Amino acid sequence: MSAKKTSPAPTRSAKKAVAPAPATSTEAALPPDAPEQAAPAQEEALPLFSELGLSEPIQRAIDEMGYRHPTPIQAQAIPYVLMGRDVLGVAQTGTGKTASFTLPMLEILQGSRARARMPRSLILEPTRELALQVAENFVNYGKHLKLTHALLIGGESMAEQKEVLNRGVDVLIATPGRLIDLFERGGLLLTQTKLLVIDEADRMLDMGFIPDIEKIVGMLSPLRQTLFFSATMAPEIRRLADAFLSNPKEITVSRPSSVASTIETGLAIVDGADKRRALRKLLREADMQNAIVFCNRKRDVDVLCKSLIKHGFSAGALHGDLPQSVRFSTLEAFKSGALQILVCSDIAARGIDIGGLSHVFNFDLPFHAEDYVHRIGRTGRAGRTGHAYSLATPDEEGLAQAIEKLTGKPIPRIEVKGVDNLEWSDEPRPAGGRRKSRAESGSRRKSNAAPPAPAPASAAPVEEAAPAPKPSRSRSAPAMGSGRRDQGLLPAAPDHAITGFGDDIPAFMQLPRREKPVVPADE
DNA sequence: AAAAAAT
Repeated sequence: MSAKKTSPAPTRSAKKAVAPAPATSTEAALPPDAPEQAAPAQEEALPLFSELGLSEPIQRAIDEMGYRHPTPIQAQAIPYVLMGRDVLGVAQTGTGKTASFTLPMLEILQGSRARARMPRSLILEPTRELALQVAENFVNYGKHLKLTHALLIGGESMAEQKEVLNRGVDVLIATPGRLIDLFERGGLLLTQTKLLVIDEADRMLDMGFIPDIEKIVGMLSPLRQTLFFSATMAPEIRRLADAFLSNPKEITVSRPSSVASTIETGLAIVDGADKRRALRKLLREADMQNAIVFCNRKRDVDVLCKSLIKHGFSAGALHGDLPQSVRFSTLEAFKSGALQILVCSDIAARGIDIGGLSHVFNFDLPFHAEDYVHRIGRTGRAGRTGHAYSLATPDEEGLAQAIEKLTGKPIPRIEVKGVDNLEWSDEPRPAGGRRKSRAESGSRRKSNAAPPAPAPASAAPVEEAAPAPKPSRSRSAPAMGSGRRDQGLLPAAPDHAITGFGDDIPAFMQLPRREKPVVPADE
């Protein structure tokens, strides 16, 4: 049952009367065209927002946004939150999780007012972008209420945030670092915070935020209501939930598109040096509205984005090293359609909700298979078919296998015209071999024919035991402080010796020269 | 190995 966002809303059921709230029966409830008992069976089964006990100003905001049916997590969680219960929600983004806590929070908070420096509720998010997204949610659903909220995230002026706090806020949305910082400076009191939301707990765990979270929870009154959300329920997460929640109502909703059949996937194996060309080809051939392209590294995000722009694409870059102002405006530009392509790191792999995304491209296969699911889950939403295409180099069979094992589905191979389409190479690569393979891009064997020499395949898994690679590495001078840590970046730079610098070759010159997006006019 | 988050 796809109680997704909402049906366009011409089909109005006759259930409107059930609304328990003082609702002024939300005008426009029954348009003249009311299709009588049309489609009762289906419609009947779906719950309505108006049945959830939200008051008129909130219900009106929901109506105005065109939403009619709550998603499963919303339908299940909202009544319990309103009841004052703790909630443990196992759900990931795309399930409507955010509104499942923002809506009842608005309901609970309306009516009384905040006092200076004492926020009445707190929402913790792992990334700044998610915090912004939640704030947006409050703006949308709270527009007929007089509640205030503040965003407490890094990368932006603290003075301004402090000032808002001083005036008193009902809802504080924060990333952990800045919150603790401000708390320790005395700009904030959490004793009156009676409602806590911990969002994306599993990701907080991945990012090492748990100690911070524990610290923050310790600053709150034990007499609080806590809502805890996580996409998974690993033992570690369970332990946290036990520590933070009391007698929670547990709600689990199935992921919206674990490997949704609504996503068409494909994988091309190409040489690292051909990746950009292959991607451009895919981008041009796709019937694409907008797309996210994921890279594993921030620097590759920059490089790829520049290259795409140079080739005439409308692209912007998003990763954690960019200034917050840029992150924000780029994301907005992409959401608004001003940018067609968003090139990003895994900062955007989870959580970020961008409606109507037609394509996801993995410029690199993610290191962790779960991230593949998160990444491609950005597309194929709301019942539309999404497309997710990935590029891999021949030595990444392991990553692909891990993904296929996790999802239980093979990723169909695709061929990209105009580049060498390779096979998995079964020669086990010695550690460190990868860098090299990039630099010497010139002499690629094409494998349109059979895969290369039938290396002893799995026969020799452990080759040259005890590689003893880095015992002698410039151990000598730990170098004081900064700067020098590039010293041993590359052992001997065999491929492309650089002469004339003695021992002081600047590190950047030792890096394989893959950049120079001077890519000659391809096709 | 990489990314995120406080300065």
